[in-house]
Amino acid sequence: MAYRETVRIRERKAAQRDALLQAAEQLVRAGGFAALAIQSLAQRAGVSVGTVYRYFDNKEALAVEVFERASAREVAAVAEAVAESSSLVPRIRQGVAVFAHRALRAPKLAWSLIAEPAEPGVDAARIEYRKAYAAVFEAVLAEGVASGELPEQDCALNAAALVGALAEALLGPLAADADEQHVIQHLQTFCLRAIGAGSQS
Amino acid sequence: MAYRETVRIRERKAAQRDALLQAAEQLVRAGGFAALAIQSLAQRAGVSVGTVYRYFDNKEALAVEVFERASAREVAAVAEAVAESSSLVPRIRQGVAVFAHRALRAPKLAWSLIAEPAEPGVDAARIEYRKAYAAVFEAVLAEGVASGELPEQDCALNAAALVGALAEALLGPLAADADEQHVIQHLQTFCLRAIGAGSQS
DNA sequence: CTATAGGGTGAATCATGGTTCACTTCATTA
DNA sequence: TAATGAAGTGAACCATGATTCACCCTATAG
Repeated sequence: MAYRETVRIRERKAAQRDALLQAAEQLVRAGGFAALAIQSLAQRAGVSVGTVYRYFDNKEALAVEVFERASAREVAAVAEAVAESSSLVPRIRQGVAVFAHRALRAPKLAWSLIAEPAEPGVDAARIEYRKAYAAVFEAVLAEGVASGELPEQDCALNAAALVGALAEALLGPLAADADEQHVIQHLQTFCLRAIGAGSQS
Repeated sequence: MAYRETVRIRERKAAQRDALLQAAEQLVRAGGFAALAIQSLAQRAGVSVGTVYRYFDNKEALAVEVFERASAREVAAVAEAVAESSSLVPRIRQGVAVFAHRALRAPKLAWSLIAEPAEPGVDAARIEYRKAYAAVFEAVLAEGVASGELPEQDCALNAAALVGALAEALLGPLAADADEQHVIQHLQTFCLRAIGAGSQS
């Protein structure tokens, strides 16, 4: 034989794949998954349509990978924020603040991750994503209940409700204008009250 | 001339139009707006594709009308429930209960109304719908704040958060199984606490 | 009975966007 | 340099689903 994959090539391929994923995410950030068309992606990445298919089996596989990359980053950010402190109230405050901050910075992306329907594979990934998000809050709630800081409650249900409240308040039709600090403060209060930690600072 | 629209015909047309809208809503109830295809609609209504276009300019106009009919009914139901009582806590309880009950009865429809993206026209209508929903709650909150039953708060923001919490808890990936009474009870508590009416029964 | 306005039809057409594949170009090694 | 395996290309193809339109059929009024 007279050819074998060399390191240089392998690296170039990895870089190309990464560039495609990044370009795809930019498209999603700008217009949601609806804006993720193979043609647009190819154009933005400066390659041909066929090349995209050399790196991804089909559009769904690509979309799923874009989704998972982005959502992993988001959940990690919130989980990290929640882990920063060890007492209940600041943990919730931090979690809310980070969630809100990131959602307001990249609303289209946040909406795409949390709400926009897409290929079945992406929708499946979204379910995992939401569960992961809710799980972060649920863990905090469960600890609070166990320690007696919070009243008895259905932690899973309330965690989901918290995520929904944040999503709607931040991404819904009524979000738009308001000042970030104002929104964050009020949402923190809302969430703390909702779980029964309202009177504690 | 030798022809003019007669009453009988006018009525038949109105009935046909209505039948089409009903058939369309059934499709949406079963599979969301994604399942609302002209061919399927024509088949279900027992007419030809062309006939659909005799009654609606295009798919978007049809979809918007389906949306508005259904959403008006939903908002009216909740608004009515909220109006039944005159004191704060039962109003919220009623609103939550009716919202939850209806959402659990027809989850696909509820999801389509609140979250599923569709044609731009439908999305615009959805914004109005969500605002209308939030407005129902916002009015109750504002009264509560005015009467001193509730602490100061950003009523618009909190109303949106309430709608989001309900939607996510009821329609999100974590909803599924739980018993309706259980869910309603916990959501009532969650919502009342969130707005600062937690200690009142 | 006849002319006519308009409802009803559905195969053909159009639009969009994913997917393929025969071909070209590039990198590697004998 | 020649042979080879793989990356890159993009026009052609295909699937889906909205929309059109030339043609019927029916109800009405003279």
